[in-house]
Amino acid sequence: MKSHIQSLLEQTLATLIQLEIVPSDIQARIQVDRTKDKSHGDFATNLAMMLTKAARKNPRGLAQLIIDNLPASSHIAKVEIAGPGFINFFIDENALANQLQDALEDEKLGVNLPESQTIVVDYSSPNLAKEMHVGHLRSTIIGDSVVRTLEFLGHNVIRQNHVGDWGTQFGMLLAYMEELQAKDGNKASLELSDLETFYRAAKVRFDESEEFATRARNLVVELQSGDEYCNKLWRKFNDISLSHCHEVYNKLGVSLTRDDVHGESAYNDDLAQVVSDLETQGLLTESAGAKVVFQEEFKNKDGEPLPIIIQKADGGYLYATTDLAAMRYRANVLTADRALYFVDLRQGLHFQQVFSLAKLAKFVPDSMSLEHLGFGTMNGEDGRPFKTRSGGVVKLADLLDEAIVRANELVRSKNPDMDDATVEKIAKVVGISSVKYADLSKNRTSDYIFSFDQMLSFEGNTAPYLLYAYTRVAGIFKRAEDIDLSGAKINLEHEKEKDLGNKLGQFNEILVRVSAKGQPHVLCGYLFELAGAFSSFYEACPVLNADSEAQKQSRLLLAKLTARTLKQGLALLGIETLEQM
RNA sequence: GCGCCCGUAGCUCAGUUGGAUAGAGCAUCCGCCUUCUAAGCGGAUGGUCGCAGGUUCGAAUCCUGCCGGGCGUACCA
Repeated sequence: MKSHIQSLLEQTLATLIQLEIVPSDIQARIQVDRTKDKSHGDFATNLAMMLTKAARKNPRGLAQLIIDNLPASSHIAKVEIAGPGFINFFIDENALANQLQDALEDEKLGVNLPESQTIVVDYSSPNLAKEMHVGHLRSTIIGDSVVRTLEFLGHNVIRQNHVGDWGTQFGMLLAYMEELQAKDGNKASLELSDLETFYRAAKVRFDESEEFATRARNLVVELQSGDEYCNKLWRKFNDISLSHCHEVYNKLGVSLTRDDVHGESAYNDDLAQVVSDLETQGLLTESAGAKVVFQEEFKNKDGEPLPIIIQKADGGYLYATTDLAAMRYRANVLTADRALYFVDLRQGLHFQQVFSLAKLAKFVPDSMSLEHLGFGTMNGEDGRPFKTRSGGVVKLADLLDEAIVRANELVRSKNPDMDDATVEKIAKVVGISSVKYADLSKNRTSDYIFSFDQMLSFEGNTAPYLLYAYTRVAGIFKRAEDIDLSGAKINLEHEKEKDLGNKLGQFNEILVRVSAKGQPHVLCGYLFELAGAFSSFYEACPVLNADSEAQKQSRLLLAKLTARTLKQGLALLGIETLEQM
C-alpha cells in the first residue's frame, strides 16, 4: 500500500515536471509515512512542502496541484490537504480487505520479495577457550533473528560463526588437557564438561608451574607449525567446546549448525598472503618492529596516525589480519553482496579500520556492503555490566536455566491443576522467549538493563503477552475446526476490525525495515501492537457468536490472518508459539 | 587530549534517514469476568525531550558550545 502510493506520487511528479510546474532537475526523495493520528488518514506525504522552494509556489497550492494530477486509484478512498501542506491519503476499506484476503492465500503472507542478494552474516562467534557467557547473548539472538528475516525475504543467507579457535591461550588449555589425559583418559572430557572451571584450572597450573608454562608455549608453536599430535589435541578440545555451544544454541532455539562454523583458524593459511598482498601494494609500513598499515583518517591518543597491526614484532598475527582474510573469503568465495557483522559496538573503531583497508586494498569490491551492526552492553539492574553477585561472568547456560525455573513457578501459579509435563513444556518456551524478546525488543545500539522481574512480569511489551495473544487466537480455531471458510470474505465494519486490519496490512513494510537496518526491535514493536489490536478486537467483537454467518466468517478470517502473522513474526524473532498456556 | 555512543514521564524503553497536539509498558488511581483463556480490555494521572544558542515553513531528531555518563584509542579479541 505504501509503495503503491509512492509510485502514484512518482508518476505525479513526472507529470508536474512535464507541465513545467516543477523544474526537471529536481531530486525529491518521495517520502510516504504512516500517520500517527487517524484524522490524518492512513498515509501522508510532505512532498508539496519539499517542492515549494523549487516550484516557487505556496505549499498548499502545490499540494492541490499534486492532488489534481494524481492518477486515479481504486485503493484510495480520499485525499486531503492538511496543515501547512501535508497530503493525507485515506485507504479504501475494500482495497485493504482485498489485500488481507490475498495475504491469506499466500504462503509468505503477501510480502513482496525484493531482489535476492547473497548476504553473509557473522554472528554469535564465541571464544572456544571459554564457555559461552551473557556477553554472547545479544550477538547470537539478534543475528539469528535478522538471518531469519532475510531468509524469509528470499535472500541467500550464509551464516558464519567466526568462533575464536586459535591463539596463545590454546597452548595452556592443550597442555592441561594433555596432563589430565596422561592421568586418566576419561578425566579430560569429564572436566571439560565445565569449560569455565577447566580454563581456570589450566590458568592456575600455568601460573604455578614454570615447566607447565614452557610446555604450553611449546604446544602453541607446535600447533602453529602443524604438528599432528598437537592438532589432534586441539581438534578434540574444539569439538568438546563446540558441542557446549550447540547445547546452548539448542536451548535458545538458534538456527546455527556445525556447518556454519568457520572459525579464525580457517584463515591461518591466508594470513601470510594478506601480509604479502598489502606489501606488494605498498600499504605496509614497519613500525616498532611490527608490520602495520597507517590510514590518514585514524589517529591515536597523541594525535599521531593509528596503525592497524597486521603482523606483530614476534611474527604473530592479530584479529585485524584474520578479519581481512575473512572479508576476502566472503567477497571472493562466498560472493557476498552484503556482509553483516553482529559484534559489540565497542569494536566500532576496529571495524572502521579494517573495512576501510579492505576496500583500499581491493580485498572486497566497492559494490560489496560491509556493515558493522553493533549492539550495546547488557547491564544488571544496577546499571553496571551484568555479573553474578560475586562479580564473576554469568554463564549463558545458567542464565537460561534460571529463566526457565522462574517461568516454571509463574506458569504453575497461573495453572494450579496443570500436569507437570505440560507446565514444564510451557515454562521452557516462556522462559527462553522472555529472555530473547527482552533483548530483541530493545534498540540494538543502546545499552539495556537485564531484569528477570521485568521480562517475566507477563505484562506489557513482553514475550508472554504475545504468546498469550497467540493462544487466544489459537483457542478460537480449536472451537471452530469444522467451519468451512472457502468463499468467505473479509469485511471491515467495526472500528476494532478496521484497526486490526490496518495493522495486519503493515507486515510487509515492517520486514523491509528490519532487513535494511538489522533491527528486530521494529518487528517486536509491530507484533506488540498487532497483539494489542487483536486483544481489543477480541474483546469488542465476538467471533464465534457473531451476529451473522457472514460476519462470523469475516472475523474468523481476520483471526486466522492474525494467528499466522503473529506466528510468522515470532518465528522470525526465533520464538516458538504455544497453543495453550 | 582525540574519536564514537548515550542523556525523552518516578522506573524500563519507543519515537520510521526533520513533520502535524512527544508515545508505549511498569508503577499509582478508577471501571469491566453468567457469553470465544481477565497472563486480558477500557479510562485517568504523569514530560522545560540534559542546558544554551543556531539552521528552517517546521527540531527530541541537523549544526555549534557547554554539563553529565559510557566506551574506544599499537602488538588481546
